[in-house]
Amino acid sequence: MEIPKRSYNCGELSVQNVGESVHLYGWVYHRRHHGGLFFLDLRDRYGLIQVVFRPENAKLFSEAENLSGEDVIYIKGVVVQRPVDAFNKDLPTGEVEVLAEKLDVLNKSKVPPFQIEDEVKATEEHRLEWRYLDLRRPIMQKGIIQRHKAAQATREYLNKNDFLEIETPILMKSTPEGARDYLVPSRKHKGKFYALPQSPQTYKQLLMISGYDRYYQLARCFRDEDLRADRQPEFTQIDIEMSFVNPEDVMEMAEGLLSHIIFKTRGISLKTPFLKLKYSDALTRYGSDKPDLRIPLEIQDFSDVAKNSGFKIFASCIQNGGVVRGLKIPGGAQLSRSELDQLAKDIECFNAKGLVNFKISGAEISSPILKFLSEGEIAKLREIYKPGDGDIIFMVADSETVVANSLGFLLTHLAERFNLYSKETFTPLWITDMPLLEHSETEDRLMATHHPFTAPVEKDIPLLLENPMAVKAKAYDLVLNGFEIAGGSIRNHKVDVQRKVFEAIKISESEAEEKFGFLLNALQFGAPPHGGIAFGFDRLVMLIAGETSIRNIIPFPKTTTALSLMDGSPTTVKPEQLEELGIKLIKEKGK
RNA sequence: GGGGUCGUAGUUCAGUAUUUGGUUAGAACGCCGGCCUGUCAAGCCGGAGGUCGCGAGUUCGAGUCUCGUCGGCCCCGCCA
Repeated sequence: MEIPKRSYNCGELSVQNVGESVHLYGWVYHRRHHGGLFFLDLRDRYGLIQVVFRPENAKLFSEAENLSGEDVIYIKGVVVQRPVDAFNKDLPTGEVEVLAEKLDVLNKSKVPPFQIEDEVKATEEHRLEWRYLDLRRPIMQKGIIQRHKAAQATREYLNKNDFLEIETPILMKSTPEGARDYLVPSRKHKGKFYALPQSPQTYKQLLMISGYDRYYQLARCFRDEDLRADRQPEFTQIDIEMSFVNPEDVMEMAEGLLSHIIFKTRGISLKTPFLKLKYSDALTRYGSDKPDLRIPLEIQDFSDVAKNSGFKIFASCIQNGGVVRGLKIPGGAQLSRSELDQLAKDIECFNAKGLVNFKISGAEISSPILKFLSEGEIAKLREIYKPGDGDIIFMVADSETVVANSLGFLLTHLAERFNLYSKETFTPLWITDMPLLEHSETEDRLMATHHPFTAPVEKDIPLLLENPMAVKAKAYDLVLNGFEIAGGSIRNHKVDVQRKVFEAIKISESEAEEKFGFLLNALQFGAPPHGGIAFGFDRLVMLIAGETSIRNIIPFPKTTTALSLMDGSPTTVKPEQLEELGIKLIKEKGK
């Protein structure tokens, strides 16, 4: 088949091209048949161009009539200006059209399983099953193109700032800490396994030790954990590490990088330096370690009033070491009884046992618990929350964590429900002063909040063993519009501090030696002070593209059960393949 | 591991609750056929198209009730 050289794409013709003979390629989009006149929208990733067929050329006209949606075709024609009253102002190419002289169908298309249009009419299940068709939709192409631009802006900025792009292995050593590893069996060494990287963390530290003092990589990472709208089993990080730096140096660089990416993709300039918020303050004030500062709502503490309250639940909660905090929602008094019940039910998943509300109507306050409160307490309530007509105040009395989670949920949920903020802005902030360690309920032991290579604040080092929970980390998270989009820290570059951290999280010396011996060794050969950060690239692109799921900016994502609906992976493999790897399958009980 | 929600023409949905479980399961878009010379989500007329996710059960009778199972999405746990 001869393929004449494409002269223009479908999005670039204008009145300046009138009179030119052009060779166009694209997919058949909408067809409009008027009996004696046939219009065709030809589509490619650049745009749409209208092609006109006139009946004078009977053979060509009947060929056009036989086209169906999504056929891929070649058009030879002449660019002509449309009649002035037939301009299409919604189309960049809307003042011209191509008068067809020749049509070649390069490949017919079957009737697609769903219509290829911007407005999503197919369920996500279908879109994933027919992903290559879903990706033809202009809105999907826009997201993929923005992803490309964000990647290029990343490289642009980091290259300009002396960073080296260096690749690290995909087959690496399984690590005990952190997420579940994806394992890869070794054929040469039966019974042994590689792991896919959860992140290139140890490699980038080794690169610092090797003297590559500024490293970056758009690194694919793999974590075998349960999925969410913003979590996929494999995802991409902008992974960065720097030598001879303080937290402030890394943060400043990250601010510059994020600003550059947002500017290059959306044309928006961010104000630097970004706001900084202590981890504990974020939890008390916003009920979240990743607050969305676009939302103009804040939680206020009521514990001081509640501790002597006649409302016994409040008083006993404080006595038992809990807190009572509240959140005012402007205009929230219109919530119905059933909606309030639903909200109380919604926060049950955070272990909240109840939700108290105060509705304000003019000068009146109404509440199921009003009769238990003294006038003084009500005066305090007014003083703290300064409610206006039509507002509602929600209060939760429970442990610090339950209160934060519950009110944090209500804050974002109701801000959305009452449309209390503009979504068009980008509001980044740093979360700092995080604890180095936290207690894991599931494993009933101390674990690294960030990862075990994070450096403690110097003055806290002596506390590592006697009061480990009090130790603060030299770590920082970057939050954008309610999503954690980056996190990093200064690392332990002294082997004794690193050993102490391992000891604090109960990794024995022999285990540390076995799992991380290579790193402990390396730290003893002139390891420079170093630290870094990693951006969740998919989440960042999601926010840039205005999407609410990272699946929409990942070309071929998995479902929430980690299936690929298009190719059906994961699949069983031939017994011979298993045998070669020395692997025997265990039958699941009852199957 | 747990909670919620959804699954009905090719596609998106209505129909399922308290008016009870009842004869031929509807609509829109798409598809097929016809008419139509300035449309651009073209329009008008006609037509085909269904294992109601799958499997049991209750019942004279199940899209509708019960149990199981598979799958999508959202959330908790988990995600150093």
